[in-house]
Amino acid sequence: MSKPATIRDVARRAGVSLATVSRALNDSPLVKEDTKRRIISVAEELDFAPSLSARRLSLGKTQTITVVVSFLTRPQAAERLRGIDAALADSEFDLNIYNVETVEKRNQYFQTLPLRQRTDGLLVVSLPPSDDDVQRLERSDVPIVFIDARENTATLPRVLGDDVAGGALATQHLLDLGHRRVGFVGDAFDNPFRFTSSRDRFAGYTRALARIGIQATDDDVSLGAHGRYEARDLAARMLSHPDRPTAIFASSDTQALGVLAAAQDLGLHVPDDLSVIGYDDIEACDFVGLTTVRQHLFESGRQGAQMLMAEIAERAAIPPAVVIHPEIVRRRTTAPRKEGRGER
Amino acid sequence: MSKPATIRDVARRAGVSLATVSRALNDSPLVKEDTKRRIISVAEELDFAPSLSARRLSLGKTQTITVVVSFLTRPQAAERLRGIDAALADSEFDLNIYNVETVEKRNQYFQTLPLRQRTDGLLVVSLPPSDDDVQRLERSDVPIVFIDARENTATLPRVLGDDVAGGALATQHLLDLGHRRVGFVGDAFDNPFRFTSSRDRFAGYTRALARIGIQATDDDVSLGAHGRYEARDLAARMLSHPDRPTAIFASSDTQALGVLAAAQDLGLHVPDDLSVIGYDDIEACDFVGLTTVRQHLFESGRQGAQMLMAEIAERAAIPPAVVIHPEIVRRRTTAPRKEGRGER
DNA sequence: CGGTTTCATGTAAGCGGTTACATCGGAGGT
DNA sequence: ACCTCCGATGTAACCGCTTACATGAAACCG
Repeated sequence: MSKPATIRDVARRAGVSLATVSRALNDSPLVKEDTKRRIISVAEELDFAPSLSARRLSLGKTQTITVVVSFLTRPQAAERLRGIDAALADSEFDLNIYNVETVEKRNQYFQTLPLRQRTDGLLVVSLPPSDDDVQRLERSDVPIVFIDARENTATLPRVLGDDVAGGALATQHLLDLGHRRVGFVGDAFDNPFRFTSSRDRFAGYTRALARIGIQATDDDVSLGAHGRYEARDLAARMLSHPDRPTAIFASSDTQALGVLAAAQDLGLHVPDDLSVIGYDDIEACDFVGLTTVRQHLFESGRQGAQMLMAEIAERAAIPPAVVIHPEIVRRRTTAPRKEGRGER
Repeated sequence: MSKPATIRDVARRAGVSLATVSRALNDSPLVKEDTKRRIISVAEELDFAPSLSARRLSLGKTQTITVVVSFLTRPQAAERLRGIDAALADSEFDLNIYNVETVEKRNQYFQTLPLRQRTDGLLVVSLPPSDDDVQRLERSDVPIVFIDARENTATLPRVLGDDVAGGALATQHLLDLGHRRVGFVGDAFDNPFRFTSSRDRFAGYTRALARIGIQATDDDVSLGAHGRYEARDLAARMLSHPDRPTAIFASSDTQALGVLAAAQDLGLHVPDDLSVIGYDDIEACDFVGLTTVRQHLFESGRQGAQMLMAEIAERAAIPPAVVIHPEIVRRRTTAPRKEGRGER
């Protein structure tokens, strides 16, 4: 295998000029059908493939979309990525990925990535920008779309799930089943990444309760670091109280799984003694039978990517925003409240 | 925001030549410390960032590594990707991702992606190439590493888990617990993607049985399409037999979860009535308590990426091959065989 | 039949970097 | 004081493609 053939080699071999080859390969109407065919056959003969770098330099586009995603391995992230990939698969764009698992990495990427020279557009998944970042982004002219990042992104194009509505939905589901003492297990409100979903879902929770005149007590709300084991501990404390809730809304499925573990530890039967609902509809829900709130993850990725491509094609005056509505997926961990259980 | 600054602008403003700026920015020792500092400060002032396309064209490298991965959303894939990302994070390489969920896509990518003009190296995850692909790859000079693809890759650099050993390990674990009737639930051996892991794990299974003079009967082996529900049905059939196995080895965790569901449906208690072991150690194992065989997924991704970078730096004469050894992760779905249960 | 279009193709100037080679001022040697 | 050599910088070619503009031949027109 010698050096790869260039457009020059093709030109020479086909007995035409450089420019004609370029035009022929880009299917320009300026080239006679005849020569076009001849050039193409020569190109194949030589195993010619255009250099992307050269093409990009000349075109002044990178033909690349960069995705910055937090915690690639969380099931939500992977599913969103799939949506993005699907939207980009038949486009001219390549997909560049950066994974973020620390705040430092996030900052590093926010500083170095949003450059016209690097990418045609940026898709940021589940990572709210800092104030500084926003300023820089607004000054720079790189098209950008945020997916699942509410904080600080109001002036920027974004795709969001309606976490408040979802939280209300989940809580309402429990209320509809007759529960009146509903616990909440969620993330600590301030976290290094400034994720707000747990806070928003909590807002939905209080709103749903307020609608029927209930006010959540401190005893029924516990917050901590994200994670299954952390949630199990939080739930265990809440549930060992004699005057315990008969239902718990966990602000993520991961946490709901922790709640289920706590219930099991305490000998509580789900859903008879305790109803549990989660959020996200990750794959595990299906085999545990966890009732949850589904976000349309694939869809959010797909739409985000499409918005971005539209923005690259023509900058919109008003940053578009799309809200994706959540829905309840009912499985086996929620049931009508039984008299005489829980609340004495 | 006007046009981004080029190296020329920096040169003009700093009162030096183009070349000096380039050298200064690449930290060449040829430039006096003084001027270097001056140039760098001017560059910052102008918000200068080099055009990657130009740099790449000039250097004749793409500084890009392409990953083709099958079923991005499977937990194994995401975890391997994380390993790859980790290895690449501090390198000069960008990470390009292509997701494959159909055989057509696979073929398309295998034809268009392995081009020097597109990428410096290719990492293929869980996708065995066809004979034609192999030929093409061997003729082309694109560095490539296969991860988790045994079929057809013997002459190419690759990272493999030892599925035969893993299958034997899992089976041996069950035998050690006293089980003598051990069922196997796995993928149909021929599938459009030519995945071989299930077949290899099965080979380990028969080998372990053979070692103590047991021969697997057809009744104890059922194969079908990959998936939890499919596995549940397969297991249900196997388990409703009066003369049923007391333990089942499923060739993936996903399928093991299906086996667990079948056991539950039939009122069999795990692990008292039935031991179950899976393969992969996906996240769900932890909260279901599934005993399984761990593959070092992150590690396989990391090592694959490192091999690839080494190969890009200097082509090796002999294609390197790394085998990653699996290990048992014991949880709550396997237990010593109880007398009087199962096998009458 | 000369002049104007039109169509197909060629010529050459970028795109924004890197780098081999040329240049030049001054330090070091004798 | 002259030559050599070296370190710092400049000049210009090149990477492989796109495309504005130039060119030339054929087609069209009165």
